[in-house]
Amino acid sequence: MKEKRQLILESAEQLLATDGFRGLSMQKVANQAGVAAGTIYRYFDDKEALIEEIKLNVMRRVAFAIQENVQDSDPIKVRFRTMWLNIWHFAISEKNTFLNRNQYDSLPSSDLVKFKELEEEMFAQVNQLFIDGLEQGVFKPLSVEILTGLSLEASVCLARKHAQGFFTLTNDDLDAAIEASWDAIIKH
Amino acid sequence: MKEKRQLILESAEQLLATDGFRGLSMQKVANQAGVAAGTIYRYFDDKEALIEEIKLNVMRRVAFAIQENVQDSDPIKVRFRTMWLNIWHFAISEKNTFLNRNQYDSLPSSDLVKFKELEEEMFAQVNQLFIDGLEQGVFKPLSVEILTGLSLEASVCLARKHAQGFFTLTNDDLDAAIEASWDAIIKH
Amino acid sequence: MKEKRQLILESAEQLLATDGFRGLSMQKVANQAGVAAGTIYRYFDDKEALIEEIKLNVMRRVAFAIQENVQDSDPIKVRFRTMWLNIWHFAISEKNTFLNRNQYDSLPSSDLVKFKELEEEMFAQVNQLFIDGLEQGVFKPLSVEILTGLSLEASVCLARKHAQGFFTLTNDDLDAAIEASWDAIIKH
Amino acid sequence: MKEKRQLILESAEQLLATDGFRGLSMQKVANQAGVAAGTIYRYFDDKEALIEEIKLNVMRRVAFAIQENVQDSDPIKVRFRTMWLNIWHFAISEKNTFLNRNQYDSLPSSDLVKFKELEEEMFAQVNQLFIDGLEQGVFKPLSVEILTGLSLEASVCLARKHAQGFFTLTNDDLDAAIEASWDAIIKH
DNA sequence: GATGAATGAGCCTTCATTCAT
DNA sequence: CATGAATGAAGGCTCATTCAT
Repeated sequence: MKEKRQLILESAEQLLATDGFRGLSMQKVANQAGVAAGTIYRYFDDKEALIEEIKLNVMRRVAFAIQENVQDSDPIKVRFRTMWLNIWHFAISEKNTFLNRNQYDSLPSSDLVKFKELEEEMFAQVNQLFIDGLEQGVFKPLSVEILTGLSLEASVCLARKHAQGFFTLTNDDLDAAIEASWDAIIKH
Repeated sequence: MKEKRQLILESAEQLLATDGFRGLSMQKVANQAGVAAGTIYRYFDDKEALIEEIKLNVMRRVAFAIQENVQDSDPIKVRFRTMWLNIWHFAISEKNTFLNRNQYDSLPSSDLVKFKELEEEMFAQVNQLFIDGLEQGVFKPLSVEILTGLSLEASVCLARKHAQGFFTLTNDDLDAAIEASWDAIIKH
Repeated sequence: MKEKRQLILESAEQLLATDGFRGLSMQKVANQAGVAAGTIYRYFDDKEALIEEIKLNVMRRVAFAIQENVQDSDPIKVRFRTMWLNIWHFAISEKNTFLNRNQYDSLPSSDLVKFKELEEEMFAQVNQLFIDGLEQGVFKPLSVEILTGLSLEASVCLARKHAQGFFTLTNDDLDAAIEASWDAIIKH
Repeated sequence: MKEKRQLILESAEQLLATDGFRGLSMQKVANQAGVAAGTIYRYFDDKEALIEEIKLNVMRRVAFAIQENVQDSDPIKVRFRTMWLNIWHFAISEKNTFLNRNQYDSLPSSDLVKFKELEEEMFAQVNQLFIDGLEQGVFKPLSVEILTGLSLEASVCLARKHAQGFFTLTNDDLDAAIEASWDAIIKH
């Protein structure tokens, strides 16, 4: 039954988002999913494997959310803006998942190389954006990773603080912030 | 005896940096500090209180490191550059502490308001930098929090990825990245 | 289907010989036998019943091995020698089964009386050997059980230590040991 | 408190003798000893360490029992007879421990070499008996291990079967059995 | 008959916390 | 004040057994 695996995965993810990693016990996951503890082990080798899978699941959802409505044929700036806002809205709509992202990052991946490949594949459109910008001479001559860190990751930072309730942004602020991120990476 | 409290705190922090949260047991802390397990409870209500205090301790060290050699009388750009590099070097020299920062962040603060006040106090020079920049009309008219998020937090993002070994930066890259962060917040 | 029962039995015995008792799970037995876990319960009440049956199976094999090539018409000493060596060679060729025998022995038999009857039946030729020896006045006037314990069981003891690698015997040693066992039970 | 360690050890040994290895859970040991489960781990690294210690404990007791009242200055035959009877009586007085001895043997020793050295040390008088017998030309020219296997181990075999209730021996039988064991190893 | 997913009691072990000394 | 032995709940995981299909 494919459903049960999915059920467990979702329950675990939900618990993770709610209680953080410390609060994630296999027993709780089982209760939340409405299955017996032992059942989890039919679908996942151990806790680590379960978490690894959640990590991938979340990454997949994040990738999908960020790149939603982004066309590679759109102008660079449009794509940039769309992604920036996608991040922002995702941070709000899936606040808990988003805030726990840090925790996922700190988790050791069993296969780091494969993981990075997956990441690159999932965020292909993000990479494409920066590649196009570099080719068109719009962006500063830096590596894609650095450019991402300077612009979109800034969006993530702001979104997190926003989600944590440290401050709020008006729509104008939001526009200005997007513009500022853009300024960071374009040539002047 | 004030020393013993400090001793416990330092031992705990060291263990945290080395082994992460999973490796932090009260027994280990006690051993490391050379005191009995029960003694910890004379100085800290419980594990959570201990961790909270570590969090503050680390924040204090981070604040000190970031603002080292920063003179409020220096030109804005100089101060900005110094702080940016301070962050970068701290990330390298205290790699483990730095990477575990994520984990601290995810911890719920018992008193969020008090925490924010402390933060503001500790990072006074950082705030001052942005206030001065705003007053002199150098920066975009955005709140200090947003400006920080767009510039210095970007430094943190890059530094983390660097520390994680995701990529390396040449000195030229570093200069360019600082310049880019600067571009994000200044008027054009 | 009679085959399936046998299949399960053999798989279980094999696993037992290989991995010992700790490694014997119903799931593994099922896998090894190529049947579903539930199927085992069609043929055996529970794990205990399965093990009991294995015990019998092994006993049967041991009995067969020990009495192989033994003719009741052979002289007593020849029979004795043949059995002694049969034990020795069985211990070597089925080392794991043999060493695990201890573990079988410690298991409580559900029906001790029936068990003893079976044993007597299986080892009829062994008994016959001692009965003949007693009748012919060759052996000391002791019960068959005692005579067995003093002679052939000694063979088992030596064989076990040999199989465990505690020491090795030359062919001369072997002959001498057989002679010694014989000395134990004959009149002098 | 040294007592508690001993208490746990004794409780565990008792459970082992009563229920066998399958029935030995740390929880049961704790209950039997009247301590909390966690307490066991103050005194023993893990279950394996506990069992290893029990094994040694039992071996020590067995060694003591077998060699009780044996004087190296006594004539060989006297010593032999004393040991033979010591084994017999031990088998009766500590029936459960004795019957479970097999199980101890099947346990993997963490340090086999050290274990064998200990064994040799503990059973020094047994070895001495055979060494003296060999020197005096009383015994067949075989290794000490083989001689033991042929004589005293036979005692163990008989004692086990007796303890298991397979048969009973009269005093005359006992004497005859001792004589038979002796016959096995002496020159004729 | 056969399946194998599901169960849940039980296993070993860890660890925050307490309290008699 | 300090100790550290003791606690026992909770954790991850296994596995004999059941039962709907």
